[in-house]
Amino acid sequence: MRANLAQQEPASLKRWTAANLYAEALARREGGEPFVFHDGPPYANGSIHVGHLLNKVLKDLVVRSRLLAGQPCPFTPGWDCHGLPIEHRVMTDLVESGKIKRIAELDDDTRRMAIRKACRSYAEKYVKFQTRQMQRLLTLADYDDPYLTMNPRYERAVLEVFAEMVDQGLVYRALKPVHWSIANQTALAEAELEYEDREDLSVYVDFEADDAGAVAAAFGVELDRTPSFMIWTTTPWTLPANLAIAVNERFRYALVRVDGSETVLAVDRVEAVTKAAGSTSVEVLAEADGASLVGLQYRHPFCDRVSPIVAAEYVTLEDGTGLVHTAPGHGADDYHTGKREGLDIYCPVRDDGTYDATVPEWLRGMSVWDANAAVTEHLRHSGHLFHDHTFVHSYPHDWRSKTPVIFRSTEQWFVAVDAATRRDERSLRSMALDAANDAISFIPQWGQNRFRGMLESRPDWCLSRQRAWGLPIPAFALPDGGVFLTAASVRAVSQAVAERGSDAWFTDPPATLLAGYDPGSDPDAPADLDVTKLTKMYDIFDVWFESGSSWNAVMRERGQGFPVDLYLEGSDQHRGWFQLSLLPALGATGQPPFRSVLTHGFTVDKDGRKMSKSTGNALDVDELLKHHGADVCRWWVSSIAFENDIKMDESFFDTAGETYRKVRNTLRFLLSNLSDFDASTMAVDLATLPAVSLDAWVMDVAGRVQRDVLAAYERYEFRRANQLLYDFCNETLSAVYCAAVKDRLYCDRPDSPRRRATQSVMADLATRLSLLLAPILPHTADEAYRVSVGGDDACVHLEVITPPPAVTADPAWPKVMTMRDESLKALEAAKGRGIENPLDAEVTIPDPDGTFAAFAADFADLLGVSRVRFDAAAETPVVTDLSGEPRCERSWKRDGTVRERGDGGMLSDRDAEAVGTS
RNA sequence: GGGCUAGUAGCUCAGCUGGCUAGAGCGCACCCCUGAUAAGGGUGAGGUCGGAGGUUCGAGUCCUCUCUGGCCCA
Repeated sequence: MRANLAQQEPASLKRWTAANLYAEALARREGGEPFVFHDGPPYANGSIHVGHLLNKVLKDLVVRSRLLAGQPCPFTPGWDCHGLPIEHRVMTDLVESGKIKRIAELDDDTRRMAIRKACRSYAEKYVKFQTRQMQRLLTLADYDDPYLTMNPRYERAVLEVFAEMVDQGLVYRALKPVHWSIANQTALAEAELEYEDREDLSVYVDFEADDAGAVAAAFGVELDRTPSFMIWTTTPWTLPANLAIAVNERFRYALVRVDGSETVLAVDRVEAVTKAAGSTSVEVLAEADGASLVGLQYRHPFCDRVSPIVAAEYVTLEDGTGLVHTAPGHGADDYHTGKREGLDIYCPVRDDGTYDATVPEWLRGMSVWDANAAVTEHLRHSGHLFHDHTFVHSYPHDWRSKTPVIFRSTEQWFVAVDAATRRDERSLRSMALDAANDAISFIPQWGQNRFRGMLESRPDWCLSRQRAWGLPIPAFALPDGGVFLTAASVRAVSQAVAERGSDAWFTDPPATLLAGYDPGSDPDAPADLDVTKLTKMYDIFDVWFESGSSWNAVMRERGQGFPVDLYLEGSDQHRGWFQLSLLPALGATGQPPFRSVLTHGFTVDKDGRKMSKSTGNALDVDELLKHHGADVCRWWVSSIAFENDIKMDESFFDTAGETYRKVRNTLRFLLSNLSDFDASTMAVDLATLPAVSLDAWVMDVAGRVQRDVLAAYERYEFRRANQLLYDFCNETLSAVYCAAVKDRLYCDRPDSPRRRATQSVMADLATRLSLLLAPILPHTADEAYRVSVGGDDACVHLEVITPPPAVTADPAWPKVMTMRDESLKALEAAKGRGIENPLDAEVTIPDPDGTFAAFAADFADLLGVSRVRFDAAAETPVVTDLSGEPRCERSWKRDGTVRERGDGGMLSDRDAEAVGTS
């Protein structure tokens, strides 16, 4: 029997939608202990991929298993709508359609609005598209009212969080090197970078000393010629911004005569560097401590200036020369060194990646990528280039444009990670580490270490982006060039945004945006503020700040609870959404937003390689659903160890489909034998089942399985639940119980007490199994449940599981099952003697203490044989051939009572009674 | 290069704080059933636990190194 899931599931979906299942299911659990669960927003772009399938199904397993246990578990799905991926696509479309020309002619606000409008409709389109795909996975969520980060209500709540952080003194603006995308002309966050191999030029450059005598003195030698300091860099284009050379005070440096000229480099690097350059003569003239070099000066090889040698701990001997080229405008370490030494944070590179007018004539206007070669050639001609070679290294790229990024200092907004909060002087970093240590539980456990490590090393958060599609950072420029942004002004703007959305920033003048602002009651207001003299600034928020505020914009805004019980995402979100939700929540409220964090791994192909469109090893979700159906896909998800890499292959779904069908067939068997059974009038009280009966045994097992499955669900051990349910269907039911009770179901008089008792058990099992399977197989479980209880309005997802009936099986059952195994082996062996059909056999059961005789009523059925005997003297089960005895033509048994009956048939006593003959 | 993580029968996975001949399901082989039948049942053959070294009376299970992957970073 085929399940035809691809055809049948949409019908279930339609039925649930018509019945308003999401709301009804919650209403039915009113009063239960709520489970607070929060959806992390996928990006509203493109079709969902297998990662979404995995993530959304796991989340749905949580939602539905909580519902099963009677806990209301509201689940609001969300989408990340702002940001570069969409803006990038929209801009590309505008260029390709030629519309960009008309838009470019508009004034700034109007142009930005035109782009934003296109971005919004793009996001809306994909929210709808993905909603349908997620619903097709049979996930239960509030799809009628999702959260979208571009909605005014959401945006207002983000600004509230921001205002709180401003209030806490955590937000600042500074000139700082950031990852800069030239292609998109914006700063980028760590999460927006991806590392790819790139070939670059690596150069060793001699910087001439300014005072030869001072260098000679430092090394305690006499010199006729001016020596140089040799630096190494892989970014020649940053050399125009060189303002210092860093050495490590603890290292030894050598004054070396190489091929006739004198230069300085670390003692431990002399051999490697000169060898790499193929130098023919190398002579170490003297050595000195790094500390004695600090304070010496050198002349820039092509810019007219003299700069100092400074000390820095990060200088290592692993590569380079032990002297580090320092450009405070182009590197994080360089920036800190520059700050400490009072150097300029000098960045001669403009937004578009070309040099400004402060560099030498021959570089002005040149792209930094062209400059690598130009600078190198210039150095070669001027005699400053010691050595150069190309090499391949992993280099950060803009995740959207796939182009290499540069490090470039610009004015940006930051969240300070180490600054003291006004609340209690504690920094975000220390609060976050404490929370990770004590307050948050991690599933799997190792997530804690990983999370902590990432917190320890993270730099300040660069919040601003120079784009149009996002939530504006509500900052204003003052007439004197200063910047105006206070907690109160942000709150005032948030009012305007709540009413008109973030578009208001582009359509309204400052005075309107600040209509709710009262400088008089704002202690941070600049003196003599005149709102009519303000101009708007146009940075937008990093989208991570928006999604990182969802605990406020969704969970608090909608009254669903805070802190949240569980965040569940891929392990990449340790640095992403988890960390970037934790920081704003700690800043704004002092509390972590979640109590526990569950991560799953990434899907890889069957050989363990990452999946990507380019290598063609990615599976398509729509295809999987079409070929296998959602229930099979969900069955697969529930069967995997999700903590690490998840191997995925089309064939795994075939396998999942087979095990799924086993479960489905078991349910079908139970249900098909209940067609003449009406539980309301025929059911026997399960508490009265004899402890030695097979019925009592199966109910006892079912009770344990139920408890174990529910416990597994509660601990997110879906794999264990899947295993327990499968084993129960496959072993307990299909192989043992159903096989054993077939005879009574088919051959007993329909209303015999034995048959009705078994049907009572089967009815309970069918219903119970439907409920336990409901979180994993929403369609199949509901289909079975509806047959089981009857009625068009029935729906398994409305029901809460009840404790299993108190049925205790006889303690000797395990021994009986062991004896069954031994007997089956004996029967297998008997095949060699020609007894091929168990119904042709009798088994003599060794029963020294009379234990097994108590189970006489069901023992033969348990083995599938015609009859058993118990023998205190026997050692092992003995199979006897009964093929000489008459066979009941109705039940095919040779139980010793078979004889010709009044109607002429050969029947056993039981069968004769059942058909009413004698 | 760093942090975290994984590598157990053909496949998917169990094997807690080290201790009997390393388990399960699927698949496979052989057999039975033909009143769950594009079903059902039984029996059985497959691993020395990625590799090397070490600690220990004893290691898949602890340590070191190494190989091959994954995530995040540099």
